[in-house]
Amino acid sequence: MRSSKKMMKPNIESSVVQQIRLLQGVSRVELARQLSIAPSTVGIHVDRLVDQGYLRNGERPESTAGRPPTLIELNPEAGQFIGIDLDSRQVYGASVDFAQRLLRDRTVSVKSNESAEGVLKIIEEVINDVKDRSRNLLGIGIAVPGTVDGAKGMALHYRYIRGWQNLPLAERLQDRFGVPVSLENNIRAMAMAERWFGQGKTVDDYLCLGIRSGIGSGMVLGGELFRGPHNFAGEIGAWPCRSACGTESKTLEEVASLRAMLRQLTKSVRAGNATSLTLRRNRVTIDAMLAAAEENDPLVKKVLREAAVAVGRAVAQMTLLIDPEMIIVAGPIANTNDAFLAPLRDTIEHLLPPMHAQMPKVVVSELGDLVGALGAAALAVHAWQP
Amino acid sequence: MRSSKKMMKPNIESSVVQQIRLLQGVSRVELARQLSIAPSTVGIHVDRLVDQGYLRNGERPESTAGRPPTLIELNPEAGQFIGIDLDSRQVYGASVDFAQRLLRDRTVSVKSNESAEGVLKIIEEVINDVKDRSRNLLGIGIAVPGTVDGAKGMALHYRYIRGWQNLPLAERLQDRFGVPVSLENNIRAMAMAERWFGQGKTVDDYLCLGIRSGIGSGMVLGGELFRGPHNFAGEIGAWPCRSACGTESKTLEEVASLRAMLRQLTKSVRAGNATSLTLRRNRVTIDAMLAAAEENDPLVKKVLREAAVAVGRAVAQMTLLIDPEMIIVAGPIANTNDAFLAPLRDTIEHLLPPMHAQMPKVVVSELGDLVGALGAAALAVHAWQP
DNA sequence: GATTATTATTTCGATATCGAAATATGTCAA
DNA sequence: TTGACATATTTCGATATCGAAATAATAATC
Repeated sequence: MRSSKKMMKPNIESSVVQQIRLLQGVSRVELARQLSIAPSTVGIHVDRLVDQGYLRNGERPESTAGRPPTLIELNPEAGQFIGIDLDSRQVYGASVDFAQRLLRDRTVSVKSNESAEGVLKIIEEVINDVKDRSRNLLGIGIAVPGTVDGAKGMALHYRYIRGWQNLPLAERLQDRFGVPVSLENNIRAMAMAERWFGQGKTVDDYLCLGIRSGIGSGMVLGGELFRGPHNFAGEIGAWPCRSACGTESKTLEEVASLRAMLRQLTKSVRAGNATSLTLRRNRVTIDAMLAAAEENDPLVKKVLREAAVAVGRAVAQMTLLIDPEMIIVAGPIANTNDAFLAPLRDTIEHLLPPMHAQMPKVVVSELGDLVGALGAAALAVHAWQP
Repeated sequence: MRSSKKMMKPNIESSVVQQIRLLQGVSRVELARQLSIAPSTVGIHVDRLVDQGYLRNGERPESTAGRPPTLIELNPEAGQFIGIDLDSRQVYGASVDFAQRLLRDRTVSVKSNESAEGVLKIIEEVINDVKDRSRNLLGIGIAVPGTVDGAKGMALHYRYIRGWQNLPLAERLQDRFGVPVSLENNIRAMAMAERWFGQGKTVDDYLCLGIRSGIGSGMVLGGELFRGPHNFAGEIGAWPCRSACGTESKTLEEVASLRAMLRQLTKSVRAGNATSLTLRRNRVTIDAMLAAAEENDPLVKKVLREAAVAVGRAVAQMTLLIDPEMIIVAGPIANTNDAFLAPLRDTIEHLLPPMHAQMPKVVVSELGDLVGALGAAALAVHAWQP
């Protein structure tokens, strides 16, 4: 059945544009096939969208039998989308054109103990900053940490920014900039970034795993972002892990988040273990860890491996449950040159029973620091209608 | 986007009938609201379906303000669906009328070491047996153990029936009985039974947990059965569990399946632990265990509690990932009078972080032994089109 | 008892979509 | 070069759906 309330009329024109975004360079007939719609109907809408300047006819009629298809493509000039990503320390902004190519980006530091209102001001500033004056603004997406209610456009709670509670963020920005504003949790925004900009374009079921200060995940199931009925889907920070052998069980975040890894490294360095790491303000920094990993530092490799085993165990469990085609790992750890990824893959593969599960492709996000901002833009892209 | 290939045109008339099945006693306007369709359009289709004898106008115009709605209901006489469920020991069959009320059921034992062909013969016999001669047969559903390819209607593999490999089951039965045949894994069929007959009618996201010889689960997400891209979703038998303290990790099935529990009970009884249980052919039977649980036998309660803790841990993890509204537990264990359910609930609740998860309702299936057969019938109901 | 308010359903013209046939545009082989 | 063939797109009449207004049926109120 159609799932009642939630589902809104799936406007054909926006489906057409979305399909082109995913496949880029499709013919009318191919669109008709993908969307289960009559070719004549597709023709009507494509023509209209071309007239309106959103699409245009591409060049290369490739060589096969029969009349060559007219490839349709996005018109980059048709407008722009802006995405904002933030945490307690930084605000990232990016603008992309209608064909989803990056136009501008900007990163601004947030001074510690900044208030919610102060952060909002910075967000507005960054939006103005990355906005391309020559293009029509079509939508804004915001990726925020903590809990959100996307449908109402409210940021519900985030403990690391003072006063960040029940903010009607979407409404405020909508009034300010006069365009639709989409709001989402930032790990789910990352999953959207992968769908519209990254490796999730042609995969309909995948899990995006974000390992930063905390650990969270975003899911795309059947081609759509899955939020869960209470908006908690993917909040795996508290995933019970097997601790070495203690009676108390630890959570995934306590075992494998960046924070946890750095804490353990700091402890080990202080204890005088063999390593090339040095302390800075009495702590190990992320950059130091990444650099050491690059140089095969034994201590760092060991810590990364332990984290990978814990994460791998959890990922194996998730794979048993939802059977994803792909796992996309995002976060600084992506740059550790297989010190994390290899043991992760091994652990997963080792735990999956051959006949009742399929090993998912495990890859690293290629979108870099802007992944959150791009994801936010992706939200706006996804929500846009002609 | 619409998820391309998989999605077929969602025929309005079948959506209407399905919505009525879920809500029973709905007006035209309410249907229009639920399905996001114009009331006038709903009217056209309802009238047509009434003409064709599938639906009929109900009686009771309840009392509120305004013109009272005309409640639409299913016409039980419109036909029947048949569902078959099987494992290596038994074949269950059930027929239901168009309003989903049970007509007949039959259970046949399969002699051990029966061949696939023999089981097929029994299936055909049971179908003929539960078929109501006075009603038009509209569809058949088959719930089989092991791996399946529902789209192709093939039973792929099941180790406990000789020769049960790559059987084109749907095709064969379709030829034999001349109606559409739906095939599915039997735990997923149970999830469908809950959706169409049981407690999943008004819940769009839930997990159905089957604890029998093995352990498996079926998921309904966003109102639809979720199979996963490789058809492995929910195959959680191999879920890594924390074993007491050993180095090797055990699987959920090795810790909490009926088979595992009985094995452990048998061992304990032989070791002379205090219990009212007695051995039968040198083993503890399921019925003996259930009876002892009813009488608060301490050994049985302990074993059930340990299993519940293991399952609860896994369910908590699953809840973190997919955020279901409800967990439905099916299997003989459902009759153990909270000896299993209470510690299960406690374990889950204890592991869920208050701000990032919502405790799902944990209930027991009320459909009894026929749950699989009803689920199979539900598959046929779900697949049916006017 | 008549009137008003309220919700459900039907009516009916405008628009959207479909589906089959016609047309367009290429390759390939004789 | 010409004539099959294959595939893409458009044309056009039939059908489906929408949306607003009209109509129907009841409770509440005067």
